[in-house]
Amino acid sequence: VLASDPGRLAAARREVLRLRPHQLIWEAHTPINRVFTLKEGWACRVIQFPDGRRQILSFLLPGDTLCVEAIPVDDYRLPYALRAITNVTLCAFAPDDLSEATLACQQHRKLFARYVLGQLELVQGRLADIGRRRAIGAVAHLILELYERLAKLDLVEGREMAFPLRQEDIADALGLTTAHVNRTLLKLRRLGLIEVSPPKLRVLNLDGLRREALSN
Amino acid sequence: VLASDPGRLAAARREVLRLRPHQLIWEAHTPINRVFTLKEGWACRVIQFPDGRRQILSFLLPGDTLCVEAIPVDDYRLPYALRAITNVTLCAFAPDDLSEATLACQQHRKLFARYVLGQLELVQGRLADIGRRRAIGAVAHLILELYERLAKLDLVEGREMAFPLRQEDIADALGLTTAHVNRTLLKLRRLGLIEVSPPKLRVLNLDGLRREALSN
DNA sequence: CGGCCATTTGAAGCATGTCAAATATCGTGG
DNA sequence: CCACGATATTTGACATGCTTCAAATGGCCG
Repeated sequence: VLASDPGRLAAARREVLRLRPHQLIWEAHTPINRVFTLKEGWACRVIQFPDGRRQILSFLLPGDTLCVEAIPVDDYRLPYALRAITNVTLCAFAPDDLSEATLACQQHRKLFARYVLGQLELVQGRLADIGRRRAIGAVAHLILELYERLAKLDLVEGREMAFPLRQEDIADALGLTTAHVNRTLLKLRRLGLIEVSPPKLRVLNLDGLRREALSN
Repeated sequence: VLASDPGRLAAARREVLRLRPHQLIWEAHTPINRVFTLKEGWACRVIQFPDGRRQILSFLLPGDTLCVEAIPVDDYRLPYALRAITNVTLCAFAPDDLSEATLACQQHRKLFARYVLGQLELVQGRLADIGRRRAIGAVAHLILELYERLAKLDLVEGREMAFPLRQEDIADALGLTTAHVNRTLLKLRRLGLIEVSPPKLRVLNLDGLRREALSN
């Protein structure tokens, strides 16, 4: 999103942050005064329940923007937390600088809106996954989503992509248990659809995977 | 959202629509050229699967805006359909008129953003419902969400509110079957938390309902 | 009154959860 | 470079929440 005007962007940058896997990037329910872009690594937006249960809302890939909410609304409190999945490099910006840079002209405003709507689509797609698909369809669909997002970033080579998610992460994103995610991944491997050699995943049969994602 | 400048709004209004229960307001995947406000009645945003399964993304109550996506993005195709739940009265606007009215000044832009973020929160809350709550917690939570939204609109009297949802609607919102929704509502009634006399619902024990929504 | 639609209820099956233990993997320090 | 501990994956047996399918009941509107 924010890549539309590199010059002005660089001027607005405040700090560069590096975090390790599983570290908290931003706590839930605390006012945000920074916007971040994810330069390297994966992260996620996650709701924590008091008793330890987690629900991952969406995964964030390189180039994604975190805390976009801070741009239009002052002192917005995120209803979720942000966590690193891998090692992560973040660029931090002051929302005010960005709101000038991104909202000043019509064109930037549209880019911004398109980005937010894209994120909304992701979450809604996840809703349909959890609500109306069996475990195997949901897992297949999640892999496809990540595959296609990474392909757009040119991060897929020969149908092989980085896949740093633990089975626990997949479970928390899809409302399953790690045990069942394990069995489901096994089934996808047995079907010859994917091949996992951590931290890489290769899609062996793209159409088959798509079929599995839609069926039942 | 759009209520911030009644005069200009009235000037932008194009048509008033009336629809009956279950009628389609806007088909999925077709470009949108209108923005609507829901004047009377309930509606929902819903994903239809080829095989008949449905996933309701969110419920829309009086005062809500439909197709906000058309304001910043031309020819946006909704990834979901819009359906009336009750009799419905809609006011239609041309996006261009609104983008002037709502995006011209800083203040209106913020209102717009705040509204989109609110909708996003709803969907994300629903995600947590489906993913990490038992049926009873999810149903309790949904009732609470609607109760609180209606209360803000001053549409709750003596803890009684309109409740035009069929059990099938609840099921499609929460990823359950009608049979199980029925048993779950029965359980909530037996617990003395709610009382249903269609199309009304009375909350008998607000704290108890909240406890049920969080527990387990 | 009759037909349609929604709710209610039952019995049986299955997908997924739960709990626990064994195995594999990885990062780290010796 | 190896050994260790911590963490993640894999697997099993069993429990259960939810689904499926079907039929009965109830409410509403023409």
